[in-house]
This record gives sequence, C-alpha cells and structure tokens, in this order.
Amino acid sequence: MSVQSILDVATEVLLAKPSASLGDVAKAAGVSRTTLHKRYATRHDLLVALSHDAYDRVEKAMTDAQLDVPGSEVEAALERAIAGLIPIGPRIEFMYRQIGLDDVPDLVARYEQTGEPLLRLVRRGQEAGIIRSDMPDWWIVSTLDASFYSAWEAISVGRLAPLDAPALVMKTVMRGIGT
Amino acid sequence: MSVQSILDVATEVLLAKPSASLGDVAKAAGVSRTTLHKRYATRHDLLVALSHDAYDRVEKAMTDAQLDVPGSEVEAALERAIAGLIPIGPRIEFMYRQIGLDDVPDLVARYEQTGEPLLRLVRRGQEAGIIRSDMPDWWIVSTLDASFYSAWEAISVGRLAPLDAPALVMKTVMRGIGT
DNA sequence: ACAGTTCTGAACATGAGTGTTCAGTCGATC
DNA sequence: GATCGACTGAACACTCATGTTCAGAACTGT
Repeated sequence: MSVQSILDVATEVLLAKPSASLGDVAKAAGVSRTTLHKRYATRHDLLVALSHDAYDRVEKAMTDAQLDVPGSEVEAALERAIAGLIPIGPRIEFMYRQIGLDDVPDLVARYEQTGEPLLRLVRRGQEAGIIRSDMPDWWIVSTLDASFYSAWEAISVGRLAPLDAPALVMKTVMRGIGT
Repeated sequence: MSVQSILDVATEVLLAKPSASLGDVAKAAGVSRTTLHKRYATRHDLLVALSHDAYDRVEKAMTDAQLDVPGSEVEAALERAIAGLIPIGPRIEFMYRQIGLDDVPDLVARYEQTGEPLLRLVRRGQEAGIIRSDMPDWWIVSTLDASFYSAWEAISVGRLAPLDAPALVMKTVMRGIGT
C-alpha cells in the first residue's frame, strides 16, 4: 500500500467518521496499525500530513489552471479553476472540516497563501469590469468557494454529474438564480 | 443555568472543538458534570438534544418568515428567511457538521421536512418566473444554503455586519457576481 | 425555621484509543 | 540460498472520557 493510497483512504475514513480510531484507518488502508504508526508517529502527525497533502493538491490545481491571465479571460480561468478543484473535493472538504490544527504554524501559513491566486484573479476580474466591484473581493471568493462546495456535495451524493459541475457553478455564480 | 443556556454553550463548545469532553462542556456551562449527566444521560443523548434544538429553531425561523406567499412576493420572503436564519447561525453550523447521528430516525425525518418550506418557496418562485427554471430546484436551495452559510461565517469572524448580511446574500444569489 | 428538591464535588469502575516494543514472517535483492 | 528491509500480529502500560454512585451543600417555597 503506497503512501498516497494511505492518505487517500485515511481522508475518506476520517471524513466519514472524524472519531475513527487509528485502527479503523489502518484496517481500511489494508495496513497494520504498527506500520501506520511507523509512518505517522501520532494521530496528530497523520492529520497534519493529510492537511499538507490537501494543500499540495489545491496548489497544484491552481497552478495547472493558469490563473495569471489578463482580465478579459477571467471567466475562462475561473471555470478552469473550478474544474480542477472538483476531483479533489474530498481533500478540500477535509481541510474545511478539520478543526483544531490551528497550532501548526505551517498549516496556518499555507491556508493564507493557498487562497491567494484565486483572490488575485477575482481582483483582476473586478478591475476588468467582469466581476462586480460593489462587493468586497473576499466575499466574491467566499461565494465561489461555497458554490464549488455545494457542487462537490451534490456530486458526492450522486445528484450531479461531475462533468456538468463547472458550467453549473459558473452560471450560478456569475449570473445568479434570478431571471 | 437554564436548559436553554446549557444548549447554547454546548453548541458553542462542541463547534469549536468537536472532541471536547463532557467535563469541558459542563465547565463552560457553569454546571457540574453530574448535573449535565442527569439531564442528558449520555454524550449521544446530548448531541441528539442539540440537534433537535437546532431543528426547532430553524423550523421556527421558517414559520416566522411566512414563506407561504404568492409567487410575486417570493423575493421578499426569501430575504425574510435569510434574515431569520442569521441569528441561529451556530445552530445550523452544528447541524451541518454533525456527523454520525444518522442512526436516529427522528433526526433523519426532521432533516427532510425542515428543508421543505424553502424548497416549496423556490418552486413557487420558479413557477412565477422570478427564479430560473433551467436549474433543478434542489440546486437553487443548495445555493441559497451555501450563500447563507458563507455570510454566517463572515459574520462570525467579524468581517460582515449582521444587518448587512440578508441584503448581500440576496443580491449575490439572485443577480450573481458578474456585471 | 423546615422540608423537599436540586446541585455539587469526589470517588470509582469500566472501556477504548494510543503509543511502544518485539519476535516472527514475508519479499525483494544480491 | 543468504541477507536486508519492511510489514505483521500480539502484547503491554498508559491516559483519558465516560457513566455511576453518594453524601453533603445550596437553594426552593411554605
């Protein structure tokens, strides 16, 4: 069982049941508890590793989405970002729900810097007149996050097709639900 | 310390730290652990009581918001609903994050019926042509929930004024972030 | 002042998760 | 086939939350 697979399974198990024991995680990962302890000495270490892995993936998705574009292409870049985030929905959900890791300076720092690219993109969109300027930039980002999260949730319960998600999120967020 | 206050404090403590012990909860509520155990025999009982309390409040907010209006007034009703939900943000966050209570039939039933009024309102809005019909009703509701939740989060960290929230959510949701 | 109720603090047994150790097994490499 | 490393299962001590009990204190209304 590769390290990556263990992180995958651990994310899944701990999302479904945050109080799951390390024994549960090990069993689900097809690994002995001893081995798990060898890789991650304590439960805390495992949680930190999972968080770092989640940040790694979000950062990679943001880089791949090439968000540093001129204002006129903001909308396309946004859709690329959303499309890139969809497959790593569980990781993001994990980051989001994980509480009590505020005492790890590395993670706090990454939290702030991981959101930067999207924030910059939104600002560029506002300057280019594509995104409303009568709302704060952080609120726009927050709205994007929330809509993406809704989409991920709908996907995870089987109500929304993954391939439909980016366009739906874009339409909803950009034009709203009103007629 | 009244029962209601205990539920308030318990919600707060368990939101900040889901793994908090009953001792922590009791201390925060200014009550002895013995007394807490007398009211709620087990931790599970306490969590169920907290959930029921949260549902009670959401249902009351929905009733107070008078959502059963003709289609032409859907928008105003929506804003009333959002305004009513803001003050009980912590309860809703608790319901949302609480996992592992799926084995309580009462709660599952309430979950489904608590969302009904808003879903009906959205459908009425769609029929009246005020809300887009090219998106599923459940997605509209999901979007509303997500935006409300974003607002609550912003309020809880002090970035958004509670009184500004309903209008901001309405504008964002109905008209989108695009120009 | 009294009786009845509630709350408290302390103690206790229990169970579960955690972290550690170690001898034995498996598999790959040379 | 011998060696080295990784993995395993079992056992162990330890900590901590939980649920229970009980005698005494604080508070209630009469």
